Amino acid sequence: MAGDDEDRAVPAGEPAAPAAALPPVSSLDAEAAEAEHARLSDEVARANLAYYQEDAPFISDAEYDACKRRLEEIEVRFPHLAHPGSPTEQVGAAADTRFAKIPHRLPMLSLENGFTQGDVEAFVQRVRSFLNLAPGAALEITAEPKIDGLSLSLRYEGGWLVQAATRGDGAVGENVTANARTIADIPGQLAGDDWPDVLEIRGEVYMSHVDFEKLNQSDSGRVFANPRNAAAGSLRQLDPAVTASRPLRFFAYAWGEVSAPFARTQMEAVRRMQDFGFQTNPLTRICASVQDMLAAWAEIEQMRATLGYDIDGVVYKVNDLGYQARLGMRSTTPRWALAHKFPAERAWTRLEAIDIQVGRTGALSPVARLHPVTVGGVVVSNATLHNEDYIAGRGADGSEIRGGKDIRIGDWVEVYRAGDVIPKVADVDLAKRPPEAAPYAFPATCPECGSPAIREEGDSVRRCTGGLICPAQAVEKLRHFVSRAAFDIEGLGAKLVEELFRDGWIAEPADIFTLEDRYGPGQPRQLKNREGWGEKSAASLFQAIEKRREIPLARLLFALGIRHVGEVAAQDLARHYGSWQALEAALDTARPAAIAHRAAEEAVQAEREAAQAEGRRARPAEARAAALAQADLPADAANAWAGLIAADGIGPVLAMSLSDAFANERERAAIDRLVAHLTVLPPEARATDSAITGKTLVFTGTLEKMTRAEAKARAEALGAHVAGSVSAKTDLLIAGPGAGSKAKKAAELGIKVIDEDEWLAIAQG
DNA sequence: CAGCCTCGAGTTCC
DNA sequence: CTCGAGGCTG
Repeated sequence: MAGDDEDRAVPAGEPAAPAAALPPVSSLDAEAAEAEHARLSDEVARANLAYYQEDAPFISDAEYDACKRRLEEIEVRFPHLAHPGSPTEQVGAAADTRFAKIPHRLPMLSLENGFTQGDVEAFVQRVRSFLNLAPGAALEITAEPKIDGLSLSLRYEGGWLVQAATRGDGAVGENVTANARTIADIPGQLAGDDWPDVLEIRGEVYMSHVDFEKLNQSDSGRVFANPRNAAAGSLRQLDPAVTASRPLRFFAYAWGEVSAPFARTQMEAVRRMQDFGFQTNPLTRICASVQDMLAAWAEIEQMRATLGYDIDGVVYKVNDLGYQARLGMRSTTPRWALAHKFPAERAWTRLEAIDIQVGRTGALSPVARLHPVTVGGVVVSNATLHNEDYIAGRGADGSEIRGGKDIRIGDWVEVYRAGDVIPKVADVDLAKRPPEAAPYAFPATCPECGSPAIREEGDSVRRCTGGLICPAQAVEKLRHFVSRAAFDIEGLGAKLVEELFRDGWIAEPADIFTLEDRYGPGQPRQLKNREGWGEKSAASLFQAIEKRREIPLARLLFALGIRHVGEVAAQDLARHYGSWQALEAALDTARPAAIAHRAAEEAVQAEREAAQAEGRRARPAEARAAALAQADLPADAANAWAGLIAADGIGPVLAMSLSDAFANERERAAIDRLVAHLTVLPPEARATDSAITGKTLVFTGTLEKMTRAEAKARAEALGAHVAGSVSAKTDLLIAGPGAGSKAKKAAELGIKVIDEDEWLAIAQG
């Protein structure tokens, strides 16, 4: 599953018979076919078992696919061999359905990462200013080692373990209850009797170094790359007996849903978790200052080698749980915690080639092909090179990257895994540079379609201008279209759309919804006859596509893959307009305004250049106003544009990009063809019910009991929009002392105004 | 207008 | 996960 960074160990083993050496299927007689069918079925079944249960595949994916294809061919020619138990009938590899999905009642968070002393100082400062603490006021922060394992959420009801779920993507995890029950550190029943009736304990499953070595030396023939992979592989076993035989351990450090509070501070919570019968990390401590935190970090790093288990940093948390609640969440991380990572491991290797990939928006991304090298327990053979400037070692403004050293093919380069995941090139050894190595010439044309690749002013990436003509862009757009946050059609993943695109079955999103008409029952060419497909799998894909003809507006908008319109902007737009028709109409009406605004921006640019040439001060605002006046916009266009910009989170750049997409003939036609097949669902109303849900709020003046940031976060949690200035759309103004023009304007517009105490009453509710 | 925060886009491992 | 850039705030 994507997002799951569990790796599988590949043991030495007897390889599958090479498919190439086999005679053509057409030459087989019935007897030989049956024998081979049986052999291949067995092979595939064994491979499945190894892959899914043992976490130790003995054949490569390619070999596995070859086996399955060969089986298909045989079954096409000798249909009597196809039976319900045949591996070919078990379509789409059961990878995602091995464990039941469990939605987390409270999301399992990830943490913000920091690497430097400055990051730690900034974290503490941010917390202090958010809470509006006086400079001298005490602020306790806990520090604990960050265990390098995999996180697990354990749900207890009435003191009994009822469910264990992996983190998954943070919102939905996998049910591994049976396996969790076999781990000695995880109590099946809580100790004592003083626990909340519902209690979700969260922590880290890990394996100690000693146990890891023992496991790898056992005669199972399986070799795991590192303890983390071993722990992950052991926990995700179909057979709990296998998990039970693996020496897994567990540290508790956090919690999810709780029916009643059980502590007032983080440290107290840790002690309570011990009372409940959990192991907690003995190095956890309280810090009173940034100096304390850095000292704790340094001390824990010193102990790293002798701890006996892997850690990759130190986690800091605001100790007071009341403060934690006030600080709340950003989009994916809590404001009250920071993971202070240890420096990443590095390794030197040779850069063998530089390839250029073309993305969905046409961005040309250079990728380093490296001589394989082990970095932090993982073999790395590719690394990102970001962009043209990164390779050149110098930014557009002349600033130096890596001390100005450029990267050349043939160079010795130092590689590390940023955030322990993405391989990056950190340095170049000029002393080892081959004399014939030349500076890398970044292509000026798209390597996929040959169109010019242009770098716009102020942009760091070069983009292919081919648009939908470029096959790379077209296929990346399709992959995006079927991605999880977009249409998410079951059984139609990135790999399959790519294949269907290559074969000319799907050229654009609309084609997905006519797939059955063109390749379904009764057609000359049919999906069920494709390699690896059958009657059942084809029918279920068509059914999954049918289901997605009804699509929420936000998903549709995101799926279109318009530059700058991501998941959040799509949500904002959907909520702002409420329907596809309203959005489409607004964009069409606003088009002249978009054109005028672009012209105005160009006029501003020209004015800046002219001013510089003439040595006078630029007057951008006047140039813009003049250009707009000259355009003589119809009022409805100006209004529609203003309405678009007024949407929360939508600025001129995004609005322009959206407008361009809808005005581009080719793109618009493709969108219209798609939407003709769909029923677009309006955005759901927010579930929260509070006096301010769905309302637009403006804060002004000084807030004395809460900071601005805190008030905004709280209001948004209650389903309100927080705007910066008062307009006709404003529903409520919260005015503290010193409120000025905004309060006056609100009064003119007849908008309700409340003071901070009234606001606090709402915020608490 | 500058600085902060969040979002979008691209990428690696398999 | 990170970088760059867009949008908002002060």
